[in-house]
Amino acid sequence: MRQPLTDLGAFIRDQRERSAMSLRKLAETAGISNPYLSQIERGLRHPSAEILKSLARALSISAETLYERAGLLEGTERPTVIQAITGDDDLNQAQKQALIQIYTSFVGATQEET
Amino acid sequence: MRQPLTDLGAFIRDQRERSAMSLRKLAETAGISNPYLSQIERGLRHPSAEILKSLARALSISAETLYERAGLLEGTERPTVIQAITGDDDLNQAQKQALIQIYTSFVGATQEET
DNA sequence: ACAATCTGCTTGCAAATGCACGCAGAGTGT
DNA sequence: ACACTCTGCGTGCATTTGCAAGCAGATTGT
Repeated sequence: MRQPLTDLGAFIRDQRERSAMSLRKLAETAGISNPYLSQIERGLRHPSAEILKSLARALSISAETLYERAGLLEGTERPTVIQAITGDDDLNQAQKQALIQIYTSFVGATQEET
Repeated sequence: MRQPLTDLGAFIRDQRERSAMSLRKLAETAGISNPYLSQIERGLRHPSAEILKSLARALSISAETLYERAGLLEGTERPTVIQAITGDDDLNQAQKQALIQIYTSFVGATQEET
């Protein structure tokens, strides 16, 4: 009895479209076949962790994110980008402000989620 | 061609014996069959992430540990800023690359490859 | 000695993964 | 109109996962 993988496929498709990649392109970059990716995005198949890892790399998101989405990992608090920047000892104050400004301009001011 | 799962099975067996559990007992608590666990411990099978998660629970270790052992997750050795960026769902691929490039130019970092 | 019960392992077998091949629709260009 | 290319999806098949049933050795009790 597998759990319905609620929205894993939809999430992957969303990430793919956000990157403006075609299904075939993502499949090729991830090294999987395009019919299989199609089935994954529609929730018809239950991709293995290896496939998820490849997809995560191709989508430039962390494997943790996909595993959590697939219910294979509990939600572990990952440091947000801003937290990581402010806590980085190799950056001076001006550099931190610059990075944060760029980041917030990318994602917009509000970043509430789940 | 799958990678030989170097020592995943040996690691699991080690953890099990450290807990003084029999193979059958661990299999039962993890909710998998004992022949299959036997094959996993000897490296003959390539357990799915779901099985690994169940085993991690039964062994009272984190799923991350087993996933890393199985080569499904990178160790957390990357700089946290890059990790946070790549794990951010609100950024597309181009934005991530831009941010990472800026960050690495700031810290003059070594860009490690996969 | 014999049975009972543990240990882990071997063996087919149903079900799922993941893929090669092919199909129809939507542009785009000539 | 026609060819060409790209989009995503349907289908049949080799390979693998994961399990039910059973096997041989070790330990224990009676």
